[in-house]
Amino acid sequence: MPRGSAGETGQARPLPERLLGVATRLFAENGYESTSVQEIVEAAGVTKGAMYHYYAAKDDLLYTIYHRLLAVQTERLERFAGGGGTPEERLRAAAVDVIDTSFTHLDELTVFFRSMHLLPDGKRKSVRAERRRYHERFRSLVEEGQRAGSFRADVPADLAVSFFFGAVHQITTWWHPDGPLDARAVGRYYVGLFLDGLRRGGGLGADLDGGPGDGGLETLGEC
Amino acid sequence: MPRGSAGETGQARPLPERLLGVATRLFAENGYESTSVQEIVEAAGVTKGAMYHYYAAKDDLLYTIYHRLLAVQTERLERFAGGGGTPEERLRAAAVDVIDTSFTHLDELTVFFRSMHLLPDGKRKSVRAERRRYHERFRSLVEEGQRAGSFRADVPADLAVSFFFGAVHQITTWWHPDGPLDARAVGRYYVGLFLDGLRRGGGLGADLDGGPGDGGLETLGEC
Amino acid sequence: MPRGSAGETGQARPLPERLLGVATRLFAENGYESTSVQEIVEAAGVTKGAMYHYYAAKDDLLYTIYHRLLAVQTERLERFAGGGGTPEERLRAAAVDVIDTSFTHLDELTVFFRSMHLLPDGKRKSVRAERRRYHERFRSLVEEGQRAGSFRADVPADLAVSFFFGAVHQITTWWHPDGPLDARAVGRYYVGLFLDGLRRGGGLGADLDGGPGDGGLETLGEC
Amino acid sequence: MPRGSAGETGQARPLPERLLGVATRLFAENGYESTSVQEIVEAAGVTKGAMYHYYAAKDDLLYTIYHRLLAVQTERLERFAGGGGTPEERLRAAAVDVIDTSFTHLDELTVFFRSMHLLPDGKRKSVRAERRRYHERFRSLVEEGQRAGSFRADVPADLAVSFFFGAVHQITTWWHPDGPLDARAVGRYYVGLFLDGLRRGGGLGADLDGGPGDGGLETLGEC
DNA sequence: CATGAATGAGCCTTCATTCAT
DNA sequence: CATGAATGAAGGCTCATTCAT
Repeated sequence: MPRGSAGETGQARPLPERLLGVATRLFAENGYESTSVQEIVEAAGVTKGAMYHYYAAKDDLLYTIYHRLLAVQTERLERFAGGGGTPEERLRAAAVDVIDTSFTHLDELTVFFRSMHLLPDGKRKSVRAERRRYHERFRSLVEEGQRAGSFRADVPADLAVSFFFGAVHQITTWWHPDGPLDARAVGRYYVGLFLDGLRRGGGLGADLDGGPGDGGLETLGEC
Repeated sequence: MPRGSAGETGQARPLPERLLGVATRLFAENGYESTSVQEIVEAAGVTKGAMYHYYAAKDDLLYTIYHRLLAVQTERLERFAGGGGTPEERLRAAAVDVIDTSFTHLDELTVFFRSMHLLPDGKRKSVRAERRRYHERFRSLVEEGQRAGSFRADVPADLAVSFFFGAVHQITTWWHPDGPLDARAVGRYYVGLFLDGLRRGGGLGADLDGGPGDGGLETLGEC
Repeated sequence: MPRGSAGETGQARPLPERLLGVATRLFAENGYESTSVQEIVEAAGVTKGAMYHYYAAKDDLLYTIYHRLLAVQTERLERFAGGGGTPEERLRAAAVDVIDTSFTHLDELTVFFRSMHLLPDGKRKSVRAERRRYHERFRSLVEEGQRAGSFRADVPADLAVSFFFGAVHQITTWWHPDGPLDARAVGRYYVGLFLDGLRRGGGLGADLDGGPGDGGLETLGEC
Repeated sequence: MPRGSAGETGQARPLPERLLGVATRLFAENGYESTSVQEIVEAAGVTKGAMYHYYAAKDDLLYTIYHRLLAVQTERLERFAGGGGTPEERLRAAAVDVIDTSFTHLDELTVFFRSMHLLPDGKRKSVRAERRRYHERFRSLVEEGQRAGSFRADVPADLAVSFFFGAVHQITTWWHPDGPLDARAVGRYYVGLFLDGLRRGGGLGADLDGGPGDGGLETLGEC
């Protein structure tokens, strides 16, 4: 039986994919630094040499995980953002999809927010740039809605997006498939809370008058 | 000059405190796994032996960081939750304070969500239990408001809390003191978005009818 | 020059063997606890990583030393015990061989009785079990002779074996190749003293009458 | 309550004695190198400073254990060797006493043969010299018997003593108070086996003729 | 006499990565 | 393409001992 095509695990995915899948799971379970290359290749049924043939370094696996996740999310966001309907309808669809995607990529998301800081500088910058583009595309949807008058304009769009994304990205820290709420329910509640909070006429309360204007978020921080 | 009271760094705090402060900063900057005990003790101006005199292991520093942060937050929450005023007023005050505290403990928070999974089992369970108690105290505030009719009852209080906490806890991934928004502004916006989303009459949209009832979240997951 | 086959020391044995030999000598000379892994690998002309490639831990070297010694002794005992001749002849041959083997494995024996207690529980139990089987095989030879009437029956066979093995195993504490007695001489004298003491008709003396009967030794203790 | 006189353990022995007793037990149980000074002082209910007040170093405890044991044994041997009766009677009495003493100082003996090599050079030489004197005194008893014609002369007295002492000193590796043989029984059997092996007329067998003469053992080895 | 904070040297072990085969 | 032996650089931790109090 040829190595790299099926292997002891019986999976038919090509070796690079299999390694990535195994690594994602192990990183999510035990942490990036607590997972040795040895464990990864053993779980994939190959040897180290095989892994280094496809990935130049351990952090290449990490980078690839991030890169793919962001590519998937960006591609889907484009589709929903560019679809038909009112800005609110499109934002809702996009927001629902963000959560859906998050639930189907929980491991990737877990690894993302736990271990991004472990990437070497170059790769970390690259990931951050991708993530910013994604953030900005989502923000532009909110801005559209604000201009159209569907959403309150007294909250910086940037901030609203960070607020929503923050809530979504932390799902990995508390949600569990055996819990009382299934993924779809969480998604609908979260989108509801977000959009209602954003709806015009909310009014943040008197003490918010004179809050800072719509200053764009220049930096997304260090991740 | 007495050892352990000031040392080369000129700080007057006792050594255990100084080590904790130094470790918190380094963990936040470079990650727990990428920070060696050697770096910590060098930054504190002592030797390894001195550190191990006070902390039995490197992860004891991590645990202490978490434990103290949670103790501070719990103590403050009790104060705000038990104060006077309507449930909404108390929830608002508590929420504002959560964000305030988060901003003054950004490093601790950063370390918390990045590295909690690196704690050994026993300590992780202990931290998780403390965190759950904190979550539940906050949730009970929301439930009070729901019973009083100020907040929508069609969203599980547990979920609303997770939503808000998620957004807040992710602040460390994007906020930067040099950015356009100062801490207070972020706090007011976030609290506004949260409370408006929670306000009665929002209506999550037609597709939410028949969503899961007000089932409490039994588990808070693995963190 | 291929790595691992000869190395700087010029020896042609494979690395695992070379490491074991070096470790045995150093453990015997300086003690297990006083010998660092660094010293072992330096003496073998490799780096630590190379050693840990073959031995999972320092105590694996210790265990392997014991295990091999016992395997050699057991195998030889089987041969002598199962040979032809009267029980006394076979016991004599076996006893002579025990001493011969001890002299050709003095370092191993030295390490054995000094450091067995440093093995982790599992490994120590395993070694002890092997040693007990060896003891019992030897004991059955003595019992054969007792039944045949060649040996006195008023001494428990177990005890006689412990007596002889004790004397032999302590050789490492006083014998030195430069001393006045060569290995063969010691062997013949020891075997003579043992067999004459065991011979029928000795009589342990009046005060031994009424001593405990032939109760077998149930346990061999902790080693 | 004054420290050092009774302490938390309630014993009335002076502190130096208590420390020695605790150390002996711990060394026998866990090994010298695996027992930390911290454990010793904790078990004795004092602090490190107190211990270093009485013992200059950890190996001073070890040395003292050996020194005392040898002093006790030497003193007793003098008494029995210098008593009345035939050489055989005196040797028997001395041999019985050696075993008695060994059984009442099992821990000391265990530590002795496991850890003597860990003493620094000077102390080790000193202990070895004491031990040699003891050996020689015992040997002279055997030689007396040989000259008197009670013991065979075809075995070097030195070797016979090493043989007997070897058997006795290994008792710690197999004897256990819960085993089927009590201490007295072991003693009588051992002395019987030894003296019968030594008795005139044994005859080591034809193959021993021409064995080495009565060359004295020059060195007692490294221990 | 006794304390206990601090030192400093060293120990065992891990692990990403390389490279001859 | 793939192997796996070997490297080399750290890393966390232990511990006997000292010394100011």
